[in-house]
Amino acid sequence: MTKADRSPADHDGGRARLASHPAFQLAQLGSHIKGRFTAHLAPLNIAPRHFDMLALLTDADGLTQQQIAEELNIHRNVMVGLVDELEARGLAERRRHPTDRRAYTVHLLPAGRELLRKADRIFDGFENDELLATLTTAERQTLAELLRRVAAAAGLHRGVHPAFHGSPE
Amino acid sequence: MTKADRSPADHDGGRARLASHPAFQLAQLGSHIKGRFTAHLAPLNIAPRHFDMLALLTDADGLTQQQIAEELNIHRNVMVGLVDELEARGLAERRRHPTDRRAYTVHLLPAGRELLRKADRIFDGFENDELLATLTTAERQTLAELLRRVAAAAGLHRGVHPAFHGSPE
DNA sequence: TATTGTTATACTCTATAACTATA
DNA sequence: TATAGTTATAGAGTATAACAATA
Repeated sequence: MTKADRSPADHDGGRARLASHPAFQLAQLGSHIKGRFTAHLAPLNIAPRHFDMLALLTDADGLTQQQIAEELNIHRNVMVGLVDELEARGLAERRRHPTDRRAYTVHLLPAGRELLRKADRIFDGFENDELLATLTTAERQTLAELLRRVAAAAGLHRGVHPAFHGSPE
Repeated sequence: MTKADRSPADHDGGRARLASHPAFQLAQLGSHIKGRFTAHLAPLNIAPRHFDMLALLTDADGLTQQQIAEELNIHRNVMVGLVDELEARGLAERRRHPTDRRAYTVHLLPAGRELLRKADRIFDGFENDELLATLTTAERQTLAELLRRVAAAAGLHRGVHPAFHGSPE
């Protein structure tokens, strides 16, 4: 007996129960997106968390490790290894904080800016040509605005991205 | 020197860069929702994955472990422990497959149905009173429909929920 | 006394491979 | 030869606690 004999793909009765609930749809899509974006970034040898960090440094260069960790919603312990990786690849570097000798500030290097440009193109391509290809421009704007309000109400203001961390799926 | 001296909360320049991109918003919200729903379910001593499984069995009782694993997008190895837990708590039970002696079918027990009812109320309360409280009824429908189309285009049809598995955040 | 960066440790999730009993 | 369930193992990822240097 094979699997097809047992599962005629017809037990789909009320299963759509959850499928029309935004809370469920959002959780499902969020996980899917993280996995897909991770795959798209793989050729650059970076993970979404590196993308997040490079993007943050582009807009706010010279933050301390703690500040970066807070913005990205990750622990400062993890930050250590993250900065280590970027530094080892010449994408960013640590400098002593000008007035607080306990702290390091993190700065983007030219190689980091260039890598971010490539990652940005990958992100845009994924979003426009793959994820949202089925929506019109107006619909994309409507979606973005609704999501913005939901995210704001949830306290997810600013550019923080706890979703892009961790392992996909 | 204190943290506030260094971070006047003003380095928010172009950081909204990603914040208006649906791909990013969805990933961010998905992660947030998983964490919140996990917290809401904690009093019932179950995780979102148990909720998913109970919900699936309600609509399609008697699936084999493999079939459940496929629907929920988890590995069959993990399925073993999951069924073990539900069985130990009297929420579901294994029965020998009527014709394939290698397989077990999984069936919901009364205690499982009751627990699912409670979990359903928690889910609805979270979605309506917390997550989507800021949207009107019409806006919620618009959001659900846009998400449905994006999910369908991504191949996330049916009631599968890879997003509710794993650890939150 | 609190904070920054760091390291060590344990705990959870997940991914792979192998085993058994069946088909 | 392939499949269902199971188990063991190793690998990520994360969370906690502690430490030295500095505030």
